[in-house]
Amino acid sequence: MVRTIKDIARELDLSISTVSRALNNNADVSEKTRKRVLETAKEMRYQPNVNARSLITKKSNMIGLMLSDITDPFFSEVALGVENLLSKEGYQVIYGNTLLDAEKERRFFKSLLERNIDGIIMKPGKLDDDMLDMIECTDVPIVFLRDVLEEEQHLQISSIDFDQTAAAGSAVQHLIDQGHRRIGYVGMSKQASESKARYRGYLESLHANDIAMNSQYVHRVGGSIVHGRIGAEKLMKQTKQPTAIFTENDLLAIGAIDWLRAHAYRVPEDISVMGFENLEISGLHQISLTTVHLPRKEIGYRAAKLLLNMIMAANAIPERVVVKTNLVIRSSTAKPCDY
Amino acid sequence: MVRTIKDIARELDLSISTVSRALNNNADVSEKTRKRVLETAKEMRYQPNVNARSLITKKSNMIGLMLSDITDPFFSEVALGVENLLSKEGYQVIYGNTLLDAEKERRFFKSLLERNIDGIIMKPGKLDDDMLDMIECTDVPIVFLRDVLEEEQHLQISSIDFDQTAAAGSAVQHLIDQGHRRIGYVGMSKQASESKARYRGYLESLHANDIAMNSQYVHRVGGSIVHGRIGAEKLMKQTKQPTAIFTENDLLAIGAIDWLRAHAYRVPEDISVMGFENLEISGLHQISLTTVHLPRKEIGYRAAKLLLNMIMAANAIPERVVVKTNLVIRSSTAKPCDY
DNA sequence: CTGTTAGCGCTTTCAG
DNA sequence: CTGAAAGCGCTAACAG
Repeated sequence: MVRTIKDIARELDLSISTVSRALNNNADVSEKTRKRVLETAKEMRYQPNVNARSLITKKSNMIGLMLSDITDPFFSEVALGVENLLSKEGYQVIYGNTLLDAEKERRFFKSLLERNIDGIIMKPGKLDDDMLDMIECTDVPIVFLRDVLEEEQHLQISSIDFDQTAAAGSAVQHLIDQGHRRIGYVGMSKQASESKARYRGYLESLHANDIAMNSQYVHRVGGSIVHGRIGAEKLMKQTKQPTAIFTENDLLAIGAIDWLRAHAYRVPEDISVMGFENLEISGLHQISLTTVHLPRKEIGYRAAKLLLNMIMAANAIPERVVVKTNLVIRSSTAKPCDY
Repeated sequence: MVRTIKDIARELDLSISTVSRALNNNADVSEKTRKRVLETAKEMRYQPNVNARSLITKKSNMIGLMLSDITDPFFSEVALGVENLLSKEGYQVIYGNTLLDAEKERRFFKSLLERNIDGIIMKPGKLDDDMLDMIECTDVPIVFLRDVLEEEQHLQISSIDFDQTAAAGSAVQHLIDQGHRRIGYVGMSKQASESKARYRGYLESLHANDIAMNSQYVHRVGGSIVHGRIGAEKLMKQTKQPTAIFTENDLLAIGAIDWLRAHAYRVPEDISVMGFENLEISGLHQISLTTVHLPRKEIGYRAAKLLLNMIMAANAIPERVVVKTNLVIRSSTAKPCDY
C-alpha cells in the first residue's frame, strides 16, 4: 500500500499544498503543522513519488553512465568514482554497458533522454549520424570519457581523457631508448577509439626514431589475457622475432608474458614487454610489469565534477580536460640481449 | 527544446489522445493518422516522457542494483550480467555502491523506492531494523545476492548465492587432505556476511578433522592484494608457522604469494596457498592459484531472471537459489614439506 | 500561515 | 476511428 500526500492531507484535514510544504521544509508552515505532518508521514510510511516531482521541477536527479564494459577494471573504477561523488550530491546513476555495439549505444542513450535525465557521462564509440544528431539536439549536459573527435568539435560537450597517443608514444619511446628496434604491437579491436590513438603513438615513436613500421609486428586480437597469449604467439612465430612487445593494456601484457615464460622465453632478458594501464596486479613480484599509469580514480571523479559544473551553470562553456599519465618502470623491460 | 504530444496534436490538429494512441501502436487509429503522427513526431524530434507515463502506468521500467563495490571483480561481472539481461527486457538499471556502509545502504534503498522502481537486486549487509522494516513494507520485488538470514526468513524476497560455508569448507578440506594441519586464515573485514560464512566453513573443516583452531592463525585484514601481503606477513611471523594459508578471496591469495616469494618462501614447496573466487588472472602461469570457482556470470544472469519472474507473476513464491561452486586445483598447493 | 487552483506530460475511460 | 475529460502525485503561483 503506497500513500500519497493526499492521504496525509485527508488524515490531518489539511490541504495537500500545506502537506507538500511541510514535507519540503518550506518556511511558510507553522512548526506545529510541520511536526504533525512529519509524524503522520512517518506513521503512514509515506514515500514521496520522485517521478511526479520531476514532472514539475524538470529535474530528475538521475544521471546516465554509459560505458563499454563494467568488468573492465578501468571503467569499474571510473564508475565507482562517478557514483560516489554524484550520490553525495543527491543524484542516482543509471548505468549501461554498450559492449561497443552501436545499436545498444543508441538505444541506451535514447532511453536516458526519455527519462528526463539531468546529465550523461559516456564513453561512446564512433558516433553515427543518429547519435550525433541526438547529442546535438538535446540540451542535457554531456561529458565524454574520451577525446572529442574532429566531427564532434561543434557539440556542446565536456570531455576528459588522457593523451592516449602521447602516453603510448612515450611507452614505445622508452623501449627504443633501451635499444629496441624491433617492437611488436598487440592491440584490441580496431573499433575502440583508444586503440587507434595508442597505435598512432606507437607509429609516431617509431617514425621519430627512423624505425620502419613492419606490419608483421602488429596484431589486433582482443583485450584480455587470453588475447595477450595469442598476440605473443603470433609475434614469436616470425622468423625475425621482435625484441620487445608493446601492448594496448596490462591484461594483454600479462597474457603475453605468460605465454612467453611458458615457452621458455625469459622476460625481460630475451624479450621486453611493456603494458599500458597499471592495474593493481601489475605491481606484483611475479609480474612486475613496466607500464603506463592511468589515473582511473581521478578520471571518474573529475568526470562527475565536470558534469556537475555543466548542470549547475546553465550554459557553462564545455571543458576539455586532459589528465596526466606516467611511465612506471618495473622489470618486464630491459635492454635487448644483442645490444 | 523538448516537444510533447501536445505539440504534435496542435501541429496536426488532432487530440492528444489520438496522438498518444498512434504513438503507442494502439489498434484504434487509422493507418493514415498513425503515419502522419509518427512522421511529425520524428520531424519534431519528439521524445516521450517516461516519467509522466510511469505516473499513470505505475511501472517505471527501472530496477535498482545495490552492491558493495563495483570494482570488485565478482560484482562487476554480476552487474554486467544483470544489466545485459534486463536491458533486453526494456529495463534500465540504477546502480549504487554501499561500500558496506549501512547509512549509504539505507539511503540508496530508500531513494530506489521513491523512484517507483520495479524491482531491486541487492547485496545488503546486516539489515538493521530500519531496513528490515522498509523491505517488509514495500511490495517491490527484491532479490538478495546473498543468503537469507534467520531474521529475514519472513521477508517476501528471492535470493541467490552459492553455499559459502560449504565452498570454503571444501577448500580447507582439500588442504587437510594433502596433509596440512597448521592452516592459516586471511580474511576480509568482519562486517561482510560472506566473510562470516567462509570462516565458518574453515572452522567446520578443522573441527571435522580434529584440528584445534588456533586464533594466531586467523587474521582479518581486508580484501585486496596489499592485505594479502599483510596477512601472509602476520602468519609467518609466528614461531610455529602454518604450512598452508586459506584466503577469503583470490586477491588476498595473490598478495600472500607475492609476499611469500619476495621473502624467499617457495610456494607450494614451503607453504601452500589456497584462494577463493577464481579470477581470470589466477590461472596465469606465474600465479597458478588453487582456488574455488564461483560462477559469477551465472549468478548475475539468474539474479536478473529471478527478479523478472517476481515482476511478471504478481505474487510469485520467492525462490532461494543456491548455485554450485567447484575446486580448481592448480599449483599453489601441495603436500606440506614435513609430510 | 493555509487553501485553492492550475498544470507538469501522459494514459485511459467514456462518449460520440 | 476520434475527442473530451479525468487524473496519476506532486509543486507553485496566487489569494486570503
